Amino acid sequence: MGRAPCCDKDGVKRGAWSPEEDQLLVHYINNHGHGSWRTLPKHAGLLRCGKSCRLRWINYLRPDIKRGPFSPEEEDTIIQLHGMLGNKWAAIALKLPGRTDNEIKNFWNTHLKKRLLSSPHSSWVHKLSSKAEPINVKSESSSTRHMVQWESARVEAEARLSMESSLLNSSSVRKTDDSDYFLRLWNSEIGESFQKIKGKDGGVCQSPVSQKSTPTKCGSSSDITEQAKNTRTSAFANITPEQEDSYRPNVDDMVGSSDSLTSYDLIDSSDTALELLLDFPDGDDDVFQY
DNA sequence: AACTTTGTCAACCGCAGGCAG
DNA sequence: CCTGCCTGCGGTTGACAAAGT
Repeated sequence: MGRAPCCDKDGVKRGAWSPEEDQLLVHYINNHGHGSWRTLPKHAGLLRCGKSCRLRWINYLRPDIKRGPFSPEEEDTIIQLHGMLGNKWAAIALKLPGRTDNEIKNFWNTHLKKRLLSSPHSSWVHKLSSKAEPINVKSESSSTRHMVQWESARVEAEARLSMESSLLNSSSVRKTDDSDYFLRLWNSEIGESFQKIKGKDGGVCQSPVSQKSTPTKCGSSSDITEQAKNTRTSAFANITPEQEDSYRPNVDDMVGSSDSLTSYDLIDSSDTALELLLDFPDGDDDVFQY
């Protein structure tokens, strides 16, 4: 069958973008939108491939890009989400408005990963995060399965955060109580949202993914969404309502789950946790009923 | 001052999935 | 259902800068 190359490599400029190219791209997208990335370079008068234009726009030229170093809160969020999702940079980026997947990926690889690997428990982390761990939850009910999956992801996150905590303490970068560090994180943002759900009357909500196809909204979901949004410090402070809309479903994503389970069956916590977050059980499961 | 090593990050590459015809 | 195209994602590379010798 064969695949057409994304662009003709001959006559296509590569490497760093010049200010003039940036200007052309921004000007074109501001006036016309990006439309088809493949045809954009031609229309914009750029000697670049569409893929390169898309990357440049998404990672650098987009108006809502947040510049500057990552805040401690953002670091916490990245560590927390990476613990649950693994290398799902795009998914993690959705929780960090203004940050790109590329930026987060770079930050993880150059900063956070090193910190974790320098921990004496690194081998343990590696084992925990290994994708080779089998999933053995087939026989469980749907709700139990989700709970087991979630708990496993949570345990992994706890392990990572635990080490992060001790490392930070030892290096005096941040003053954090060892035993409280995970709880502090867990009690903030996402964790807080979970707690609020737990405190609710056991209403179950349709997954945000499902909501895409069926616009019917679950009332409690909206409430939870609002609560979850309120827990975010300044995440939505400097973005437009449109941009916020694009992130909102992901806030919903984060709140539909549970905690407190004692089964520590190991699973592939990256993919399954993502699934869990993005497609939490609908009315069949009573996971929120305690 | 010159050279080497290390760190950072923008950009590229290839693959997978979604979608339209 | 099949095929081909397009987009998005994650891993990797390479250029540049900073730090070290």
